Amino acid sequence: MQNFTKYLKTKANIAEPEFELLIKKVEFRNVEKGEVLLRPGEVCRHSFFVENGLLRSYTVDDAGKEHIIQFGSENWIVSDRSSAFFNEPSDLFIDAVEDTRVVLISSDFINEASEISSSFRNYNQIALQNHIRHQQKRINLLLSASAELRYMNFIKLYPDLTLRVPQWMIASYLGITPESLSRVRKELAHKNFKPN
Amino acid sequence: MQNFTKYLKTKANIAEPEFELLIKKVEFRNVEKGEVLLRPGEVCRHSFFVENGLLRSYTVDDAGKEHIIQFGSENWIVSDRSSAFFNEPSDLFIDAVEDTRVVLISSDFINEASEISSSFRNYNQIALQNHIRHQQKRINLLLSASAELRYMNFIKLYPDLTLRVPQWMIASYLGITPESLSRVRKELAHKNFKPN
DNA sequence: CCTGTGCATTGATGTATGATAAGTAATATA
DNA sequence: TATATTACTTATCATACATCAATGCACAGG
Repeated sequence: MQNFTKYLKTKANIAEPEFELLIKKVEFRNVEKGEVLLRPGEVCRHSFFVENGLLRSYTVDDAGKEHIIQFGSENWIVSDRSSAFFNEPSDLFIDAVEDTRVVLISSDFINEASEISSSFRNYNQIALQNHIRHQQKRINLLLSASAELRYMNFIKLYPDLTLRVPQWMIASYLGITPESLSRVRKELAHKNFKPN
Repeated sequence: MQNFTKYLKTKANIAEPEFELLIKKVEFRNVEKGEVLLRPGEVCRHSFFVENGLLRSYTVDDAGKEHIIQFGSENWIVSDRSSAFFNEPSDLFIDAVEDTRVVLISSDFINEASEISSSFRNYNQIALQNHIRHQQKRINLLLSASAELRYMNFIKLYPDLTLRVPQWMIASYLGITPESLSRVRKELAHKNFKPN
């Protein structure tokens, strides 16, 4: 069974007849590594459910540097929620870190699903709250923790991503340079061989 | 008319009969400057609507340093959403920066209001989405901008808070020390007297 | 009126991380 | 297989910001 099907049936608890109705409203698509799904200035018309593979969203500053806002692997939704919800132009890029199969979810889909199913509405609510919780933790880390601590936290939270994602992207997510991350890793390696 | 009344009637678009029903479910309370409304480890049972005055939420790290997550002045809601929604112990302090009059909003209130009124449900949804947008902008700034830029952004976004809040709290919100903020301000003053 | 307490400023010094540059390793492309 | 690109590391130097300590205010309470 596809991940998206599982998502609707199990997580969002949508029953068979509604499921048949809803599944027609979404579109599946294969995205090649490096392909861009959203650019700054565009309105984010779709949220992307990751069937398999890996997406990321990021900004590019005046100096041309990328700053990664979010990674999304299997079963995650990547989107610019503000842009999609408020119909505003986005500040973000979204592209594929690996070859990825995605499900395109329109705002209409979400609205319809919410009307059809109270458990979908409920699940969507939980997803929003989770997003907020997650962002708040990240803000707190950025305010309070050193590069090393932030990296250790990343490893613990996303052991899978630590392996799949190139280091310079992790650095970008952490708000440091690839060189700094390299140093941090060296430090950590030393510490692990000579504990204390 | 009270701010909270305006909030329900105008913003959330609640009609008179429902309003009468709902207003009974909330509690008003005066909070003295410095009084603590939530501590880490407690579950956040109430969201605090600020009638007038000023609240803040913050964490305290192992070294005893405070890191301000949010300010909330008139018409804002301060809460630990994760804790309140998921019934989990909070990581945050919430206390009053000024003498403050708050409205205590329980999770039950929100659930009931959502059932009674679709426009309240809708407004609540907008509030969540706004929260996410706001946090995302902050994450992006923390990833990409210098202390100076972050401070300029703060001034532009919260000119009122810039005046009401002691500098060391602004520094804490920005993720720098009070000393650094003092220097940033000095720099900016120079630049303004000698443009270019 | 003095005096304590909290906040802002300033200076001296330290340190984590950035910038730049170069080298090596890994991967893709021809 | 050869060659070009991209990723990671290492070294040096530069800098933004932190830390520590001292001083100056303002304002509150005796």
